[in-house]
Amino acid sequence: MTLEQVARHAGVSLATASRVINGSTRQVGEKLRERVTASARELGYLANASAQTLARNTSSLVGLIVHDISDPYFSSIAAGVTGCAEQEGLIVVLGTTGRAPQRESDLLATLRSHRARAVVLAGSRSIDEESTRRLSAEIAMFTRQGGRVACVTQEGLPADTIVPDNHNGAAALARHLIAQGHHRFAILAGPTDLRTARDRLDGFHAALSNAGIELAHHNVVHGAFTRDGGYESTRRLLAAGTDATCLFVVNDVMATGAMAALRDAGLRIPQDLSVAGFDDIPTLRDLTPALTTVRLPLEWMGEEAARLALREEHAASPRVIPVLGEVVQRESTAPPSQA
Amino acid sequence: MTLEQVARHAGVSLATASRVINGSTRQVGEKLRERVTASARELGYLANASAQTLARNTSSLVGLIVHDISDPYFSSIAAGVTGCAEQEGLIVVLGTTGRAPQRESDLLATLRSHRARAVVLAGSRSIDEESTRRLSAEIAMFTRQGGRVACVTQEGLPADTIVPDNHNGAAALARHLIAQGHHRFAILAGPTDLRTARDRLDGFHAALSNAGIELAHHNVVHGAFTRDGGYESTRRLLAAGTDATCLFVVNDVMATGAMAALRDAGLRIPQDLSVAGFDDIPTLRDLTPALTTVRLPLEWMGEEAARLALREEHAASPRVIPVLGEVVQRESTAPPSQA
DNA sequence: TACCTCTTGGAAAACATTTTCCTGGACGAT
DNA sequence: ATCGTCCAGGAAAATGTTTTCCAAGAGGTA
Repeated sequence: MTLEQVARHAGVSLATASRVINGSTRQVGEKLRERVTASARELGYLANASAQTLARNTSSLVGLIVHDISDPYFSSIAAGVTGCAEQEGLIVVLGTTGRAPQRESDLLATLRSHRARAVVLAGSRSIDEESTRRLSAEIAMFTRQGGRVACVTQEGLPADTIVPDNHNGAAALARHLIAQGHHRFAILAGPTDLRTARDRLDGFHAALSNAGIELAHHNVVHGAFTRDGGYESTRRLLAAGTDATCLFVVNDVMATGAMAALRDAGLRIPQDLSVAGFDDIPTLRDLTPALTTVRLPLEWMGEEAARLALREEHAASPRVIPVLGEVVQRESTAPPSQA
Repeated sequence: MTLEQVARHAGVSLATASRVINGSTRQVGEKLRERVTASARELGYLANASAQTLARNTSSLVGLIVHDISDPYFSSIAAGVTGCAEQEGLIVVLGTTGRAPQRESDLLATLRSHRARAVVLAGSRSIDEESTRRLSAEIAMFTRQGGRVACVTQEGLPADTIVPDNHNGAAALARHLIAQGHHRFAILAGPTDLRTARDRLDGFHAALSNAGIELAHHNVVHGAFTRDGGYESTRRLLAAGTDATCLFVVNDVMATGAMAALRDAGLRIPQDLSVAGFDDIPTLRDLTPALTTVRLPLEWMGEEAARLALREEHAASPRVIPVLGEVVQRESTAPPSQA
C-alpha cells in the first residue's frame, strides 16, 4: 500500500516510483515506467494525500465558506464552486458559519492549517470593524502561505472579489416599479449591519429620491436576512399599518417569507400589494405569483470565484469583478389598482 | 511557525511541546505547560494538519457525497451533516456526483487517500449491479483502513444506513388519497433504475391494489428525478391524455416541476387535478397551493447519519435505522370534484 | 582519445508531527 | 536503608511522500 512497497515490487528506487506515479519534471525510461505502473495497479496502490501535502506543502483542498448551505442562495453558489473545483481535480471542503463573523476567520485558519490551495468566501459581510480586521489579517496569512482567496460579495477585503452591483440593481428595480405606476413604497431592509442589505436599500432609496418620492420612516422595516425574518418583518409592517402599493424586499429568501405573511394576512399579490425581491434564487420561479426580482447569475458567480482563485495568475492588487443585476418582471408586481 | 520553533522558544523538547499543544495521555508539569502555551500564542503557532494526519494516520475530515448540492433535498441533508460534524470540531468535504455512479466510488477513494475519519453517502442508489459492487468494495477498503461509513437511503451496502420507509410512506399516502375520494390515479414514477423511486411506486401501487383500484399502464410515466424531469413527464402525461383525478409524484422536486407544467397547461390544482409529492423539502411550504406530501425529517437524517458515523461504536454488522414518513395534508389535494 | 554535456537512476534529506522507549528522580513501603 | 513503582521529560524513530544532490553512462565535439 505504500509507494516504497510499489517501488520494491517493481525493483526500482522510491524516487523513480514517485516520478512515475505523479509525473514530475523528470523523465523516466519506458521500461521502468511500465514496470512501476503495472506494480501500482497490481498492488492497488493509493497515494497518501497527507504525506503528499506535507512534502509538497500544498494540498488539493479548496475551501468554501458560506453562512447556511440549505439557503438556496448559497447552495447555488456552492454548485458553481464545486463544479469548477472538480473540473480541476480538487476537492472542496465546506464550512458553514451560521452567520457568526468569528467562525469565518476560524474556518480560514483551519483551512490554512490544511494547506488548502484556495478558498472562496461567500456571503455578505457584517459591517463590524473588529471582525473585518480579524478576517483581513487571516486572509493575509493565508495568502502569504501560498493560498489564494476569492470572495463573493465581500468587497473591501484584500482578495479578488465578485461584486454584484447591489446599488444600481436596486435602483434599476426602483425605476422599473415607478414606471409601473407605483409611488408609495415599503421596504423590508434586512439587518442594519449587513453591507449587502444596506447597499440595496440605499440604491433603492436613491432612485426614489431622484424621482422625487419620499420614503416614510415607518415604511422601512429591519429584520433578519432569512425567510422567517421576512415573515416576521412583514407582520410588523402590517401591524404598524402601511399605505404602500409596492413592497421591496432586499433579498428573495426574505421575500418568500414576506409573501407567506401577506397571504396569511389575506392580502392578494399583486392586487393589494406588489412585491419585488433581489437575487433570483432558483426556487423563485415556482412561487405563485412568480416574484419580480433582480437576477444575479448565482451559479456563475460561484464558478467565477473559483476560477479566479484557481486558474488566474495572482494579481498584484485585488481585482474586483462587477456583476450587473437584471430586472426580471414577473407576476408579483403590477400597476397599482386605482383605489 | 513549526512546533519545533515553539519548543525551542519555550526551552523544552519537541515531545513536550506536542503533548501540551494537543494533550496526549501523558501529563506535563504546570510550569512547562504554561511556558509552551505562552510561546505558542506569542509565535502565533498553527499546527500543520497534514503532518498530524500523517503521524496519527487519521484526519479531521468527514466526507459528504451527494448528487447535486443545489437540490434542496440534498442541501437539507448537508445542513444536518455539517451541523453535527462542526460540533465535533471536524470539517466536511463535499463531493458531488452529478448522478454518475462511477463518481461515487472515485470520491470515496479520494477520501480514503486523505484518511477521512468518516463519510456520509447520501442520495438514492442506482439499481445497477456493477457500480454497487464497486462501491461496496470501496466501502470495505475505507472501513478496513479505519474509516466509518454511513448511508442515507442506500440500503444494501455494507454500512450503517438511515432508511426512509418509502414503501409504507407511499402506501399511507395512497390510503389517505383514497379516503379523500380519489380512485383514478396517475403517477410520475421517476427513473426506472432508481431504488427509491421504485419503492415509492411499488408502495403506492400496492395500496391501490389492496383497495381494489387498478392503475392503467398509460397513467404511469417515467422520467428524470429532477424539477425539469417532473415538468417534462407531466407534459407527456397530459399529451397522452389522462382520466386521473389525482397525480402522485415520487418526489417533491419533480412535483414542483409537475405543478408548473399543470399551471402552464391551464389546469387548476386541486380543482382539476390533485397533486401529492414525497420528501417535504423546505421550499414546499411556499408553493401555492402548498403541496401535500410525505414528510421526511431531512436535516435530522443528515445529522443522524453523521452521528452514526462519528459517535456510535462500530457495530459488528451494518445497522439499519428506519425512518417513518408522515403524510402531510396541504391544499394541493382535495376530494375530486363531482364532474 | 579526452573532455564536456545531457540524461537517467538512486541515496538520502526534508517536510512537521506523534509516539515509543529510555532515563533519572521522587516517593512509598518494607 | 533498599527496593520497587510511578511519573515527567527528552531523544529518536516512525509516518509516506517529494525533491535535491550525486554518480554513472551515453553521446557529441575537438
